[in-house]
Amino acid sequence: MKHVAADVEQLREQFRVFLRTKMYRNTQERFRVLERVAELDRHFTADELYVYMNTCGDKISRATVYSTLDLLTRCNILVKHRFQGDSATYELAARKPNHDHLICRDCGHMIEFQESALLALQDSIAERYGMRALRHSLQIFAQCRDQEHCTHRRHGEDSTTSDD
Amino acid sequence: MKHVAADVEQLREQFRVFLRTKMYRNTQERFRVLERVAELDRHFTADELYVYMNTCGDKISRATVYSTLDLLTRCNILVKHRFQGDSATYELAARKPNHDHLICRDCGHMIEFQESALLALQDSIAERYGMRALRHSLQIFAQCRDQEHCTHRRHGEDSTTSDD
DNA sequence: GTTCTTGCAAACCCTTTGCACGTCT
DNA sequence: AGACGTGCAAAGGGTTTGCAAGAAC
Repeated sequence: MKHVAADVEQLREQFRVFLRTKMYRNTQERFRVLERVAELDRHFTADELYVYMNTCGDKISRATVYSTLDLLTRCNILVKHRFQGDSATYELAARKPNHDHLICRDCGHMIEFQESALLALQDSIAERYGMRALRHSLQIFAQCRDQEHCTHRRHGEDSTTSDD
Repeated sequence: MKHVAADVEQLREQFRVFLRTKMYRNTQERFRVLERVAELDRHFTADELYVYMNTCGDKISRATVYSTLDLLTRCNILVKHRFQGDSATYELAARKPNHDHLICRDCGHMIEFQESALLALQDSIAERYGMRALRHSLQIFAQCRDQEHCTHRRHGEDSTTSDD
């Protein structure tokens, strides 16, 4: 599932154009973050990336990681999610286009799904209010029908406090 | 748009049953929070409620506000959202059932919409993965077609850092 | 050489927690 | 009386910021 070199070069170019347009500088740190991020075929948090990079030999500060993740999100290379109550998670926008998330209320397991009908729906809803849809974020909270497969069940929780 | 007394009494009963079931106590503070919350026909944050109550003459601590909002969410009287990067917002679940949010990327204006097709869609998607849908959260990020009406435009921002 | 970026640690915001006191049962 | 809830302030976790040193232009 690793991305091939061509993809990374394309992302580098996209980032270069963005930085040039915004008059931001081409620093080694920014491109090193892009490099590592492109290797991750999954959701990750800023801190996970910080730890990962410093383990891989890329010495970099938390401040730079956060700031670069913000740049990468602003130029659409990354998508930022804010599931549950914890920290923000990021993922490559090109990883799996237009997918949404189905989350088990009991074990927290997350399934990524693609549903083409949602694109048409987001457009028609925005249209209804005189707007032009750019993107959407949908999470469906559900329960495993087969409770046996729900291994990480939480203690005696009720309806759940999890949120958008 | 204020809720009538009957609604509030129903909520009180719902809360009473929940507390009894869970062996939690019926305290004045908890019911005072419910009272105030029932007056608000909009989204609010924990801190807004804290300030509001202490302005209205209800002396109450932040800790109690947070803890009671959690109880009210757990018994489905409130729904908790986590839009953007800021703090969590709450609203009465009975206020406007099954609505989702259309958010202007430029001015942040939020439109609440109801789209019945989403219920069927959430169910069919969950079904596809052997799960039973409980609820969903959808935000559509869009742009005003008529930029004139977009009064609170942000400075030179790009694609946006806002998230789920 | 000037301006922007980095790194560090401290500050920040929202939320949770520890503890002593008060309240519910 | 005993257990639980409240209030306060302090701690906590994730993220941002101020400032001096360093890199980009």
